[in-house]
Amino acid sequence: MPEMPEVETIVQALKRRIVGETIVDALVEWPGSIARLSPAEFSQRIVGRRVAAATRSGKFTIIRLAPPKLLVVHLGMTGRLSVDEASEPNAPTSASQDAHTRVVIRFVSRKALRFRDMRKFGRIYLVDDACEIPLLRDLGPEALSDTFKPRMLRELLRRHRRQIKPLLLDQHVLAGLGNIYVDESLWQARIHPRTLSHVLSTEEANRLYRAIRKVLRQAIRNRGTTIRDYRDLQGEPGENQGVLSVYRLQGEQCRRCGHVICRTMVAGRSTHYCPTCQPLGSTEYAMTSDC
DNA sequence: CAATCAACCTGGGTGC
DNA sequence: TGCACCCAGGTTGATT
Repeated sequence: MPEMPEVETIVQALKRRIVGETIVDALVEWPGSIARLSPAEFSQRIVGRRVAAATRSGKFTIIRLAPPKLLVVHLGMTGRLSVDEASEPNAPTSASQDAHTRVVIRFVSRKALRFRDMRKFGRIYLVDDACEIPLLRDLGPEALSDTFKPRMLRELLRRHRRQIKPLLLDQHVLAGLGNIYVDESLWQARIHPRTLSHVLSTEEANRLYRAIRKVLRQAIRNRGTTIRDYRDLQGEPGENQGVLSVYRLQGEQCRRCGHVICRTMVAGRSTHYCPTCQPLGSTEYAMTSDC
């Protein structure tokens, strides 16, 4: 479900709503959501700590506790976080709100942080150091950080020799993009999703850099994309779905050239692109039979 | 090293 | 209605 802009939206709200809160207990409804620890160990280790900060790395939500400990959440495909207000005594107001609750962390103030996850792909970690979580330790550069420069993208494209779409989806290479924003970025940059990364020209790589930054910034401004499950901390859907150019728009007209948008499979992921705006180089062209 | 596919899960949508 | 099948925003690990 959530890519970086959705996680960023949630983290911004977490900063406002749970920093300073002290944990009284944790209810684990589905032990599988807690990585490596039993529900008893998890509860025992988290109780009494205060929320010191909320930050994000790639698609990971990182809640810093005091005394020092990191509560790290990966939302997987359908994970959701919400904060129950003190007024509602930890009893969900409606049945739909309680659906798929896996973990509830309650605070002294009677507020509570609720983790819901229909498909159970999400995970909550309680660690001393981010390095204890393999993907978090090995995360590529943040796509929107000030230190990520066009030449870094160019070098990274040249270093790997892979199809551009799976490369951009790989969080070890670049942190933040998921299926929606990779398709949107490649459309914006006019690059076919199967293009081999190392054959991209400097001009194409620079276009891709600008596209990624533009697409992610816009998505954050629109508070994320809600296709189906995504909700922010308040339970509100995002608004970015209204400005998508290709994702899930197969059969419709490309807003740039008017030709029909195609859907195909790349790296096992549903992939959307405009075959006119995003042509594949002549060498590889014979290989495609998409659309 | 890179590509593909299955696996982890639940549920919504579609077509017969 | 029921059922089979496809699809889903992520990541990992086995296989080719």
